[in-house]
Amino acid sequence: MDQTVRCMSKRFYLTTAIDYVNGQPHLGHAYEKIITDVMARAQRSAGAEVFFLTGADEHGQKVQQAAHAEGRAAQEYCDGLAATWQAFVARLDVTNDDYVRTTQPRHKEVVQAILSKLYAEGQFYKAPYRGFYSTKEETFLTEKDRRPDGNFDPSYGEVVELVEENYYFKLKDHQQWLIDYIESHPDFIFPENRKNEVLGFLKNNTLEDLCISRPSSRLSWGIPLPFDPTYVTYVWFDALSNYVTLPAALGDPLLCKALGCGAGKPVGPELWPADKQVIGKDIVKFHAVYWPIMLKAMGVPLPKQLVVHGWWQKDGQKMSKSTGNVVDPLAVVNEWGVDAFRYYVVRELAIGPDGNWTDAGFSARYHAELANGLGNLLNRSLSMLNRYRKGVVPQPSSELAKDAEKAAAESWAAIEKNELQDALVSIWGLVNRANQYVDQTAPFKMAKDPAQSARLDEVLYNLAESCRILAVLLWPFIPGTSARIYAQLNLKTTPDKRSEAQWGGLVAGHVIGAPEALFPRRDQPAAGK
RNA sequence: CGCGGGGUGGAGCAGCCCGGUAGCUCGUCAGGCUCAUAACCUGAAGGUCCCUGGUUCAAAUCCAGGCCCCGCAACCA
Repeated sequence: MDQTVRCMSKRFYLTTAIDYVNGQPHLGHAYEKIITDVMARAQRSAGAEVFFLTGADEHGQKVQQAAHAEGRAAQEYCDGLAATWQAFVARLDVTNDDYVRTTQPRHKEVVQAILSKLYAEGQFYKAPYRGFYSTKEETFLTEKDRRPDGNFDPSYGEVVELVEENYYFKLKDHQQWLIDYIESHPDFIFPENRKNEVLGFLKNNTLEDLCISRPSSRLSWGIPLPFDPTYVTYVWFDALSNYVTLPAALGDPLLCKALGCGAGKPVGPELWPADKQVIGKDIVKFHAVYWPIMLKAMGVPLPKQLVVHGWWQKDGQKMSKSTGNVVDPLAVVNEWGVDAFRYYVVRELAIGPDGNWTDAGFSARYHAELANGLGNLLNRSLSMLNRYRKGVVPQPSSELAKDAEKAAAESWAAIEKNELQDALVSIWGLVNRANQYVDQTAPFKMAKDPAQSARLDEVLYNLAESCRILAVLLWPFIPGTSARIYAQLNLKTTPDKRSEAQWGGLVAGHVIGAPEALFPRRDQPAAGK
């Protein structure tokens, strides 16, 4: 059956990092979700079956303490936060296919299966750890926590030297293998400078084995080790696993077989290995070192690519809650619209370098590129078609077809190379070309001369069709705007298929709708001034 | 010798890996147009590409040295 065939084909699987719930959503979270969403939508638009996963990281000391401080059960506390985070993702028009939470049974079961397997295969060993422990903060302190005078800050309270037994994962054994893997898979870490950074780290340091447990006597909010219930799983081991636990829980055949966790369950979609795992530069080490070694030990292939993005600054300064130097994504979305926000963060910054958010820059791009460029093009094109032809689409003409094809080809090629910023630049090549075309052909002059009626038809067709194609090309980036363009063209379908970017989609005789400003200008003087 | 990013016309950036007319956006100035969201189009001015030295026929680009700026406790992508 068709259904079976569809289920059996490997899907394009993308992930973001999962968010630690014990914090507020900010610009960085929004950025990561949006760039991943653009990639996901672009793949779907090209006809791929996509699975896009994001989620929440809910275990750990801080959550346990915060819940306790509010006098609430940890799970109840997390449920409230997770709802906030999911609403945040939805507000950004992000099309994740599922949302994994590390407190869900489906996640925990697979984590335990992984732990059992690795334990049985001798990947873990138990060893004592000696260190300085703050009973007040309930955490071990490191040498970095010492003040210059050698003492620990009084805020840590009483500090005692403590010996604690824990389980360790043998990372060392796999160090050379990982170096070889990264060197033989040059696309594994994107962009290249991050790859070089990881290689430099691996070649100049000896990996310490990773502690993967915490005694439940001091941290209960975690996943118990299946082979020793007096411990819970270290949060990073727990969190990283999400990328495979969710597919495994859904019945991914490769993972179920490797982890031995799918017995008796129906076979689900083929997701693993992930095609792209999008993360921030701060957690490269976890994803480019610990995570590949975990997978290797599990006997599971590595993701095809880690896409590492940079951080945002605000006005050239680090964003910081304490100084109030922050950008609230929801406030911007509420004021300017979700598409203006999506557009800005993708257009302003290539994936990799750090970026700088300025309100002036945001406003400048909004007005120059969205309002005056794209919005005005649609408005003038549709206005003239309505005014001179009563909104009836003339016979097709292909004067701008090559420009449209160029924008389509270039933008797609850029997206496949993770160059989303360049894709938008290519698309704006068509916006600018079409605006120039209006000026060069001057349809508003032809309209006054009946002898040029046939030529006017051609020009009006080229403009309307260019607008339609722009809607298709922009779908991954600003889907709401794409849909509005289609609505103004009075098209009943959704511009969510790249195949619709083929020139000639508008047919003669079709009647378009009324133009309406896509992005109203905001810099007008106040009324009465 | 801690690690990393960066210093390019007024502002913000690309180019540097794979040396050879220094490109983009905004701003400024001048012209054009009037379909359109006072939007659009064309042109112009404006740069010791941080400094010094080296390699080369040729360096923003490669090499060496130096100066300056920004991140690297925590929240956190």
